[in-house]
Amino acid sequence: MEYPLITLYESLYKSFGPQHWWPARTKFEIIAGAILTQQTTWKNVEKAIENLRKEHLLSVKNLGEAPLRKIEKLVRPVGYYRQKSKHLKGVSAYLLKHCRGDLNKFFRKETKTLRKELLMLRGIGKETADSILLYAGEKRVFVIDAYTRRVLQRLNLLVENDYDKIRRFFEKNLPKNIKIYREFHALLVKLGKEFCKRKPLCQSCPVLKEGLCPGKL
DNA sequence: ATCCAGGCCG
DNA sequence: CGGCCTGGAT
Repeated sequence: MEYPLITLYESLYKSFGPQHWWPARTKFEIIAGAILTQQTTWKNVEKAIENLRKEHLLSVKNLGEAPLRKIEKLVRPVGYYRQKSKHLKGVSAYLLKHCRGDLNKFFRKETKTLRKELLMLRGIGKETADSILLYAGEKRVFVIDAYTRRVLQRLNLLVENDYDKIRRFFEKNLPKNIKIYREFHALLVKLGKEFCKRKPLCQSCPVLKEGLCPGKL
């Protein structure tokens, strides 16, 4: 197979269809969601986002200036809520200071620059930074998460388990198209969540049926 | 009564 | 590496 990633993408899209990922109203909501969703389920994130929305805290300025205790109470359902509250507030305060909360202006910079900038903030690691760049910044970077690594490993496509190497592997072997990056990442999450779990459900897995995966052992 | 989820920090 | 933490599934 010459282009295993493209083949996989087409197979997943055929099986699952478009995922309509990251239904957020604003860029800031995507940033907040990206931090909140670390190591938890999206279901819990939705509760936290709605709590923040009710208190009108889904803006750079309001969240950056909100009392930490108040944020903590609202985002509790996501877990690690004290750390995440601190991170949310810190990131907001940073954005307020550096672009007055104007995210369009913030994202106007070069991708590489933005990535470094985001990675300096506490609470934003590589995956979160790339999620923010791809979904809020509309930058063409591929997001690597635990699901992606696991799927790749089982397909025998994981040569090195280094974040940036895996990312470049995707970026080199796919059409340079933001929409495809978004859709593919979302499809991998769907696959990981429903079939390629810790204990995989190979029997019913569409990727196995397509002959793209060797299956268990 | 565990186990795990769309990680990150020190 | 351990610690951070809630909610749902097993």
